[in-house]
Amino acid sequence: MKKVTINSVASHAGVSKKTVSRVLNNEPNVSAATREKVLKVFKELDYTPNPIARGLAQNRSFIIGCIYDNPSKSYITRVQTGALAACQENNYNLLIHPCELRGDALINNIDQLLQSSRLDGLVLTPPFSDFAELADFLKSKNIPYARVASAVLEDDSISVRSNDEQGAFEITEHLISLGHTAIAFIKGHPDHSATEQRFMGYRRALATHGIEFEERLVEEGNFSYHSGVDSARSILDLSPRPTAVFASNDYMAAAVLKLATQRSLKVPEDISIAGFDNAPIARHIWPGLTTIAQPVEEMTKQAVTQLIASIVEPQEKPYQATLEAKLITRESTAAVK
Amino acid sequence: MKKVTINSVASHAGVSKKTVSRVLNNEPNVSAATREKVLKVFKELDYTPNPIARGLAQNRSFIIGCIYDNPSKSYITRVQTGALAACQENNYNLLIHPCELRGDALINNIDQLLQSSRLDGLVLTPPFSDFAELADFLKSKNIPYARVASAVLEDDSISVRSNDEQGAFEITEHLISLGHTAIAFIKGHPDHSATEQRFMGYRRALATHGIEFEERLVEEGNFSYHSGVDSARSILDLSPRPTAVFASNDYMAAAVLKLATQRSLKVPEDISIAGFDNAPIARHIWPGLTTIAQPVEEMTKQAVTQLIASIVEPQEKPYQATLEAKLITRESTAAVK
DNA sequence: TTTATCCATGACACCGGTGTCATAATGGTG
DNA sequence: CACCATTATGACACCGGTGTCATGGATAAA
Repeated sequence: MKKVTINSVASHAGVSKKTVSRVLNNEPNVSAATREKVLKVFKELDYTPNPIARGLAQNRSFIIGCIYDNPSKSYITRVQTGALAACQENNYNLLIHPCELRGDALINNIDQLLQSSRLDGLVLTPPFSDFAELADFLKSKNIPYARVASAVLEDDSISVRSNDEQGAFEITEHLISLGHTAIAFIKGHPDHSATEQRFMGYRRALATHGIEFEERLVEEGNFSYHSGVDSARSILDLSPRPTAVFASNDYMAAAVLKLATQRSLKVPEDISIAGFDNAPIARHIWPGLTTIAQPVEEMTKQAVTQLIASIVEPQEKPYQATLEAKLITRESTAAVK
Repeated sequence: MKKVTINSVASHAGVSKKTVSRVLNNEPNVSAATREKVLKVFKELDYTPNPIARGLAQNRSFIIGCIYDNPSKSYITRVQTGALAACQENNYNLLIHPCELRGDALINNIDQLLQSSRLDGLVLTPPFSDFAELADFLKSKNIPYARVASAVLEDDSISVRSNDEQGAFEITEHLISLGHTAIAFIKGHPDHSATEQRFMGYRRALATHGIEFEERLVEEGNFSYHSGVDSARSILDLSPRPTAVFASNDYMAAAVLKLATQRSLKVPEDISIAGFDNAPIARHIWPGLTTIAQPVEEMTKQAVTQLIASIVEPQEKPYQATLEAKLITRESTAAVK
């Protein structure tokens, strides 16, 4: 079985390879009859253009890279799902590149990646979507990129986010509406802009309802389950103990739940727990976690779609959007006793 | 800033591009002096070969595809981690391709994928690693592939697995040693060969210890959390109720735990629960799940390493290995009352 | 010293597409 | 009908590497 190339198609159709190329790319200036003839040969020979050859000629790879460093694996999975959906629609492929570096080492690593793969563009996910120096580097190299879930708005690039501040506000308000006033808060990783956003939403809700903010109720986490365990320990040791805990993501909330249960506290009777993200674990545990559902897949899909569009033809104004987050109430929150 | 290509290197070094190519690929028949000179120019010009051009010339893409359809996202994450490790060591990239199809549609989909990406090889993960027709198709197309975690041994291809049967045997024996004799079992997805393996291990342990196998204690699951909920319902409704449940993976075990807790059963006092895989959720919930740790990352890393080796130069005998699974005891299992 | 062998190197085609430009055919206008 | 603009098409170079083969000089064997 011989390989079917543009040359074999051309000779079968009795036209030049350039004409075949024109049909392939829907270029104008091909007569209807010729186009018809070539399309017929495509079918007969079951021809698919070689993306590598095309890439060489156009200096493109048809590959998008996805950069991440996130302790929440389920978040990454959702990011991938969204990115893949956009890629598949546009005949692009997705290359995944986990990366734990920061500063110069990060820049060098990404540089290396770009050298070795000739990626057409990058999707930056938190925390990389918030790094100005990385954005500057990519700009200097002229590599298109899109940022997902970043609160940094100054950078004039494609960006799709959800409203973390508002989500945090709503879930805090939900707790307040249940009568809670002593609401502990676990922060996320300081590198992520969402961390500050969620904290601000929490504080705004307290302020709106005339509840005094207390520093002692705030713990530093980093989005990992493990950090949640440490924070939970501190919080459950407080006296008086808060009646509710709002953790900046579901993994840390799950850690609070585990520790509380270990200590024979009943959730939500003795203490209410709220998370953020609506990760699978939020519904895999008992009681299920009240949380904020973020459209991670949709955010990423939009970001990648726009990224590819901007590769095909540079946009005048980069797409920027903020999607809605939504409160999901489950069994882990209840009225204060 | 001009692009640095093999031509600019050649003219700077005063040699032909072919000689540069020789140096690049560590080919013999280059004098030490020439090699030195070319290497120096590499440094000066900061040259990196263009993988696309190289791919065109050698009809290679330097990309491995990873095919999966698994309800367990954490399993996929681990597979990716292992595959990425192997790829990075060999300057390959990883393309991820989730796929929910079966039969002819599956074959067509993979065919399409191969047409459009010219992948150098595929890693098949469960359940695809068990599909003979897919393996046959890839053989006919002459596409190298490696299988991860498949119990199918007939196929003469690269395969790295862990001993599911033995793992299931050990964890069942662990329950028996705690005094349990009425041990319910939740099966996995029938498409996965691991499903049958784990079931066999369970039965072998019962037989070894003279415990009669009871059909009524077996439920059909499919590895998803949701299916675990359904199976758990049936099991907890049994009367007399079994004193232990062994679920074929941790997600289903977590579902049993959730339902049992909802029904105010105490785990492990009222009922012991065991899982399989050592997924993150096994330690994120309370009580932590007794389970079998499989070296998923390592399996995949070995598989991909061998796959790449076989692409570089065809092997006489495909690598096949079986790695050890290990019992992890946590709080979800205890002696029968 | 002559001949055969080996080594280092380069010229050139090739991989499978796309971009540029020339050219022939077609159509519209004065 | 002559002239110019437009459309359809192809020839050919090019993208940046690798494979094949020829060549000339160095080395070994006769």
